Amino acid sequence: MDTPASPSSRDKILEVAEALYARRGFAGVGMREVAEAAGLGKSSVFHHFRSKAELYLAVTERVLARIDEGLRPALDSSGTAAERLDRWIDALIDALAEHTAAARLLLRGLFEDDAFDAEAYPEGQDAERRLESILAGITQLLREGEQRGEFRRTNVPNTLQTLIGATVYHFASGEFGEELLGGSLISAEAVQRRKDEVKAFLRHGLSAG
Amino acid sequence: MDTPASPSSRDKILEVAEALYARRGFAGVGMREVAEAAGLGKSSVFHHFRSKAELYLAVTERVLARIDEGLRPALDSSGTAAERLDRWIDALIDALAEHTAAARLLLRGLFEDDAFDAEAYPEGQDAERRLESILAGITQLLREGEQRGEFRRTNVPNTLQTLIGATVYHFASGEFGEELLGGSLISAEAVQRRKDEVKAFLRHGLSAG
DNA sequence: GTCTATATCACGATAGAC
DNA sequence: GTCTATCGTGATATAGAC
Repeated sequence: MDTPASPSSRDKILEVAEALYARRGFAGVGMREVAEAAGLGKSSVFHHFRSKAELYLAVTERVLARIDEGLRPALDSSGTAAERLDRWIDALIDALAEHTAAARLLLRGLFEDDAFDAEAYPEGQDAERRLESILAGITQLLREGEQRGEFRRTNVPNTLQTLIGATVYHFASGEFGEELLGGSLISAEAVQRRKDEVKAFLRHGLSAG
Repeated sequence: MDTPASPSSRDKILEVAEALYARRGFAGVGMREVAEAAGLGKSSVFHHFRSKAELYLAVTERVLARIDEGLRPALDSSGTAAERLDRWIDALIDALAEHTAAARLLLRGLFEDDAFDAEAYPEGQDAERRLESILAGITQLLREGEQRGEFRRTNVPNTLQTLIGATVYHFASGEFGEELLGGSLISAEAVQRRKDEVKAFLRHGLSAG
């Protein structure tokens, strides 16, 4: 659990693979490309990861773990459900804006049919468990808000889907999103505006007044 | 512009390729697989489409054209901006629910860096123009609603991103979305609930009362 | 318009030297 | 832990018969 000054080759591979898979997906990136980006030979990558699927799952698990841990403080904080939800959204948007590769990778995980054999790749279950942890946290918060009468009664999974779209999709949208916004998605101002918009939407929707 | 009773081979290829690309993306689907799904030899596919990129762009353009045309009536209808927005959302959700492959393909187009050379593949501009048409329609509607005082003043592109997330992402989310909802995404009831949720969100957000 | 056959290349993965 | 060399396979794409 120590943190070396210069990253190990393994970490370097995970780092460059995250960026590559985020842009073009599992099938779109070859092990040769990962190796070259990491400054290694292809065989060295296979030394650290037995197969391409194992590398992909390791990258995914790392991304989800980072996000999961970044969200925990907001859930564990005190205050009304609405206040905690605001903090949770701030934390999620900060995490996604800081690593837009994570946003894309997460989005891919949510809508692509990965279809990695669960028996052959037990690492996939680690990633799945991380995702479930994230979802369980926010689900509980939304339910609590409803029970306390702070939120209107919604279909919670439907609300969750809306929330994912408003955050994960937004920061995954890359080139298109920047063209639409007419500027950076991740500048300090754009991130702050996005936080404000998402939170305002959750409170008031589009209604005037 | 006629509509033959049995689809031409070209249409058959477009049809099966749409489903395949939606699930596994451009890089994840080979021309051999497309050919087999269409009941043809590989070379026959290359007869109809010069390259894999050309096929992919043709599939994308077809999907966007279908959606664009399905949305036009809602935009051209009469009533307040809020009423037209409700109709637009109904039409979009109907289109996405009817062809979830389109939802996935559209989502891919929005967040993946396609990076098809614009000079080598002028067909890509057709797809881009269709997308711009869709966006221009809804953008104008949102602006009108603001000017009439029906909607609060928002950053319109930000609102658009929220709307895309709430609709396109939702119906693209496939297995994950169904696991989350605990049932079909596209059953009549689920579609109706989604429409209601999205419209309620736009009107009232999460606020109680 | 569809086919068989083929050219060329990149892929994932392994063997084995250092 | 990294490398070169290689295996076997499947990719995109083309040539040319029917």
